[in-house]
Formats: sequence, C-alpha cells, structure tokens
Amino acid sequence: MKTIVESSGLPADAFSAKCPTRQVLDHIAGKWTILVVDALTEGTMRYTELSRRIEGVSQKMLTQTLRGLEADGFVTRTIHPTIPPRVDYDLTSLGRSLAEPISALRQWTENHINEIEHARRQTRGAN
Amino acid sequence: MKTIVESSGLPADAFSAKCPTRQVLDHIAGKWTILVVDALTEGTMRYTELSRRIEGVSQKMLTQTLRGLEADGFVTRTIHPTIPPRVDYDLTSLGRSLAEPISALRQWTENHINEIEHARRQTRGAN
DNA sequence: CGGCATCCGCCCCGATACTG
DNA sequence: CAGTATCGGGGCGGATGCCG
Repeated sequence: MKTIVESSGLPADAFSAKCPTRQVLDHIAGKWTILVVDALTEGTMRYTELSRRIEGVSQKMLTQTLRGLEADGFVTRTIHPTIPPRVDYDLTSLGRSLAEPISALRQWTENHINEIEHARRQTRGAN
Repeated sequence: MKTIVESSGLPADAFSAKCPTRQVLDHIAGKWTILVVDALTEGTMRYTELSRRIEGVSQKMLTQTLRGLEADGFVTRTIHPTIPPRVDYDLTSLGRSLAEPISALRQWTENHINEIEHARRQTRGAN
C-alpha cells in the first residue's frame, strides 16, 4: 500500500528526485535533527535544556533545526510571557510518530559502535 | 544495557560530543546514505544500477557514499575483472542490520508525506 | 563500465556581537 | 532566558574532463 502524494497524484517514492519525500528525508538527515527529536522524547524541554542536552550544538543550529521541525509539524513551540521568558518545546503526535524510527536509528548506532570502529580499523591504505 | 565503547571505556552516548557514535550518526545522516543502503536491501547492485535507481545522485557523491559505507563495514565491493568491467555492491550483515531502522525511516516519511506537506502549508508568514 | 581528478560555487555551520 | 543578525571559512556537492 503506497501513499499517494496529494499534491502530485503520484505514489510516494523517495528514490524519485521529484517526490517531496526526498526533501523531507534530506531535512531529517540534517546534522542535528535526529538528536533534537530524540531528546524531546524525554518530554517537554526548554531552549537551554535542549542546548545542554545536545553537546556541541550552537545557538544558531539549534534554533534553525527547531524552526525546521516546527514548519514540518513535528514540534510545537510554546512561549510563556514571563520574566525571564520561558519557551517550551514539545513533540506533536506526528513528531512522536517520527521519533520511533529516529530513536531506533540512534540506538542501533550506539549498540553497534564497536563493530563499526572495528571495521574502520580494518580499512587500511584506502586513503 | 548500554554499550561500552571499547576505545574509550565510556558508555555509548550520541548526545555526548566526544562519543564516536556522533560521527557515525553524522555520516549516516548524509544526503545519500539512506537511499544507497535502502536500495541495496533489494539485493546486489552494480554501480550503474545504483545510479539509475537513485535519481539525481552524481557519480562523485555515489562513489563517495559507497566508499564511506565500505569503510564503516556496511557494504562490500566486488570487482569482476571482465571486459567490460563489473563491480557489485552488497550489504554486509552489519549493513543489513543497519538497513532495518533506515528503511523504517524512509517508509515512515513516505507514509506521512501528506501530513507533513499539510503542516508546511499551515506555516504562514514565518519567513 | 566504473570510476578518478579537478575546479568551483554555494550554503552549512560555527563564532561573535547584540536585543527584548 | 531565548533568541536575532552578521560575518567568514570549510566542505558538501555538481559539472566537466580523462582513464583502464
């Protein structure tokens, strides 16, 4: 059962260059998207909580990633007009759905990191 | 049960900037990696078969992606010294293992593309 | 057929400074 | 606290040409 893309009437196919699925996949494949979505599975997080949870992310990239996730309907942004200001980020139901395969990918990598590093050490001379 | 990274003795943690898991995750998050791994789940493929299957990929990026997947132990490269030459690419058992969460991610995106495009249209004025 | 080498533009991303 | 604005380097990635 293939999804029919409403905007084009064609079946969804990530291997096709024209399919919008490709853009979303490229976006999800961004450097920080996986970590941000995955972090939010732990519950509501404030901006600075996210930046501390995800080591090494800059303000710019965190903001940019969050804006992208908002635009795609994966994350909600809630502003509390208090002093000091407080902004909460949450996964939408669509975002929680996406988080399942994404978490699986992170966990797989963590579980197999030793095999991968071993394979890397076997690669000799190639460069 | 967390994996202990042999090279560092520390638990695998993708949220930690120093963990090698991060590099692998960044690598998997490359623009073409998901499509290449996923294409190879359909079986052995030659170089030109891959380039036709994955619309829009340039020779350079296909080669570069395949070399990276080789180095990480996800893909094997078999050269048949015939005329004309023939090169077969296959997933290793580690690669087939990785392909499961990766395929899940592509399928999820294809299945939810209409919801995502709808969410995108709701976003007004933001830019 | 299955690459590699080179050039080069673009934009990703980090660093820094500033704001409500 | 939660951003925005701007600058600048690096590398991702496409185009082209050549090779065994």
